[in-house]
Amino acid sequence: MKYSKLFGKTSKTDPKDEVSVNAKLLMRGGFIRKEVAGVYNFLPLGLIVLTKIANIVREEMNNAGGQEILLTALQNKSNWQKTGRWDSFDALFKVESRYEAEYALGPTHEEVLVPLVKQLISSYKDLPLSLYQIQTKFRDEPRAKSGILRGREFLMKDLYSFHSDEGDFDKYYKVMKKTYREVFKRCGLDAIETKAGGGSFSKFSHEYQVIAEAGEDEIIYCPGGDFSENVEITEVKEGKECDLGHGPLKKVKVIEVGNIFPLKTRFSEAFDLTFKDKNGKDQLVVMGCYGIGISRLMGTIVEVHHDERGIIWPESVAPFQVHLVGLDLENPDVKDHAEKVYAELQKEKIEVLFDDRENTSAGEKFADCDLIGIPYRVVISKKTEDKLEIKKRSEKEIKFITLPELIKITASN
RNA sequence: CGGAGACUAGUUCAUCGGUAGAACGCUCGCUUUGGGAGCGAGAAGCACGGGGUUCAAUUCCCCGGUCUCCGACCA
Repeated sequence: MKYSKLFGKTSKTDPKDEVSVNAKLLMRGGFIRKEVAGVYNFLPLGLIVLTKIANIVREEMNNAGGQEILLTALQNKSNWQKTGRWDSFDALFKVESRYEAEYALGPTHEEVLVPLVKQLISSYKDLPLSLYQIQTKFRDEPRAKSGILRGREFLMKDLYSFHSDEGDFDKYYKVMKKTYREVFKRCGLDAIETKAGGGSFSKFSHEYQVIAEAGEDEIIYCPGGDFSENVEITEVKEGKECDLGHGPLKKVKVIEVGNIFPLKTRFSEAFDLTFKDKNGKDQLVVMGCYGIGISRLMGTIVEVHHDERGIIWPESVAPFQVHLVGLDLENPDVKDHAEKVYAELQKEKIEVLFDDRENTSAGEKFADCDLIGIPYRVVISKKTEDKLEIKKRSEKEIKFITLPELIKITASN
């Protein structure tokens, strides 16, 4: 990608009114633009990052046996009435058609998926079953806030599992715990598995919490990693000594990036989702639900990985691996060299953003590198001659290397 | 849904009763080139909408809208 053609501009000034780091940096860097409160457009850079995160999630869900589907955003009112949530789900968007039909705008998909599954499974042989989607969700939040951390429209992965009994569910719940830990690790986040309340469905759930000032939740946890509970439910106090000798428990603000919980038979009952067991008897299906806010995850990564100059993307989700900066491009030899390196990197399938702007100062280009946050900055100028100057976004050190060396360093990602 | 603040050029802001100004960005020319460069010229605004008060309203008052923040809420 050539910077001169990229749709989206960087900005020197912070957007008015925005306070959250993710909103400021993502807007200034040309990743997103706000449409209305809590609703954002994704520009090319932003969509690349969002897609990379979604693909990590997708891979891990597939590894855990999930099958990807795509459910509807416009949903059947009568199914929401059947579960009682047409009236009780506060954040439910309701839309009316010209013909006076009413629909729910999907905030979650039990009401769509359970009736669908009912049509297609009937035997214990069909279970267990694990289905997921990555889709835009709508929630009529009383207050959208903190950039893309809490929006009214957001991208979410929701997986639903279906089991013949509690024991089978428990086994899968453990698989998903491991899967979730892997997802967040791959996204460069240290997510703390936290015990939380189960809402109206069950006694407990597990949340994946990332320590950050911008967080809305609070947890009490052991830095040694063997205990964490949401303050909403915990009976343990901050400062209590960890039973395993890891020192005092801490209370911190956190962002909830994922949540897994047992649904038991709450929705199976509502829609009479049953299967025939080995004895030919009808049994209710036991369900679990597992969510990850993809766009919130993107915002969380920015909240955690940035400095005063801009974003520092983990390599796994960075929009490009290499930010190739051409200086002195008015000089034909330098320009020729830069274009060749750009072509060569593309040939090697290394993701590269080439700042090919002429008559733009070095300072402006470097400032853009720091703001956008691509892992490797590679400079070609009349000073670098036939070498390449490389600097990692996360480090200060500058090195001079050759093109084959650059390819070797970046191709492994 | 309560409370507070804001709304003027693409963006960030100034003007605070007398029909609008800067910086950045953008266009053109020249000059520059290692941390958001310099000079010159130019384009760009129904001052969120609607009512009042006034000879005169972007400015004061009222109603509405939108955005942000603080709370409440968050299956």
